[in-house]
Amino acid sequence: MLKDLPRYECLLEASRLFPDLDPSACEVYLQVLRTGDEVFEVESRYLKALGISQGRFTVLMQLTEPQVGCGQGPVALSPAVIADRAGVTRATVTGLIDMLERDGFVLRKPAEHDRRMMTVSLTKAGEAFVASLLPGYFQRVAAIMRGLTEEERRVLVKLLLKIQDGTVVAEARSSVAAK
Amino acid sequence: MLKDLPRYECLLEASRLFPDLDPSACEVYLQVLRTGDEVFEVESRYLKALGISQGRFTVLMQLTEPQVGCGQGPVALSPAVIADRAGVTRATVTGLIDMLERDGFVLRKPAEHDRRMMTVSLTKAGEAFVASLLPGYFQRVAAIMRGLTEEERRVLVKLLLKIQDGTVVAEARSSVAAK
DNA sequence: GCATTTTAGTTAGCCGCCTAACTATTAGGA
DNA sequence: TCCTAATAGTTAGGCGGCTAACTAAAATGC
Repeated sequence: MLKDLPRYECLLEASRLFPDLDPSACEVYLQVLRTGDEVFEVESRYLKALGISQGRFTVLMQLTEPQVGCGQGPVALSPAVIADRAGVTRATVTGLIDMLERDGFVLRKPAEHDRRMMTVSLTKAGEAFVASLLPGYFQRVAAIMRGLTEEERRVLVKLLLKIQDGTVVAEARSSVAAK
Repeated sequence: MLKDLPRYECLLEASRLFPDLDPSACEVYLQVLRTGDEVFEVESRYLKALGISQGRFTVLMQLTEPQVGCGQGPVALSPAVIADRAGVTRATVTGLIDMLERDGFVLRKPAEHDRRMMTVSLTKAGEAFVASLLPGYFQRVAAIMRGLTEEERRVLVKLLLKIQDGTVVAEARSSVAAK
């Protein structure tokens, strides 16, 4: 959404009509959304060409993650944990796992000691699929960021974290206002 | 998606297994997505509480925009123009306008000289609705960005634009590779 | 001047996100 | 103990993206 961003002069102009409009804040706001969208789209197109969606990729990555670095041993997560880490609802994860299971990439098994729970893990085919697409994925990420120096990357992350703090503050203010 | 980001040490570790993985690039990549998502969510929750979605809001804003600053006169856009500016398909815009029309916020009229075309414009109710939610919207944007100085905002926008350039480059490389 | 191509908008159907309601199981308290 | 509350997962249905196929109208070209 919002491919054509308003020019800064328009924001300035508009701020005369709307005292609440902070032009530079709006500028940053729009560029953050725009950039996030563009970046997301590049990877989505890559994944789509390989027949998978961002959502399914995220699930696969979670089941892969430990092998990719900080992990220890084979991975079997419950849908609830996957949902938490991904920041989506359990209902959404149910749907994603349905698809991944249909494609033969993951396996559902009932958990040992709690009969309410399931565990989800990669099949061999799932592992192979992830391994086949990761290099291209990482290459794209690197290509997108190639224009930024290490210093610029550090600065950027620091500023983005400030915005994330800002969203928490803004959220807290709204819920206080709601009381 | 991806609420829990991997720690930087994990990325470093993983880059040993995957030579294509650029840790600082991944870090920025994930933070850009994360931040975009958070910011988007704050505004979505606000709009949702008022009974409207981001997509519909974007359409309403386009029909409002000229009155908000750089405009001249009443606004009546074709679905195709709305779709272009928003960066979505015409099919999507058809759906959004259906909803907005159902709610009485916009009006479809056949165009004058080309009987294929429609024009979409705000109703009085639509104008009033937009006017009622804009102050709160702008206040949230300002609150989110409050932690950044004007200088930081300028730097941030500059860096984000570099990433947007990077997405274009990355995209061009993939399509060349596809040939 | 008529056939073809292009354009505007809609429709149909898929996917992924959501919420709300439901089932089954476990945990906890009077 | 047994009733209630909490928890795990699924199901059902809505919305908003998408693509592909369709209709109607306009533009183009032989």
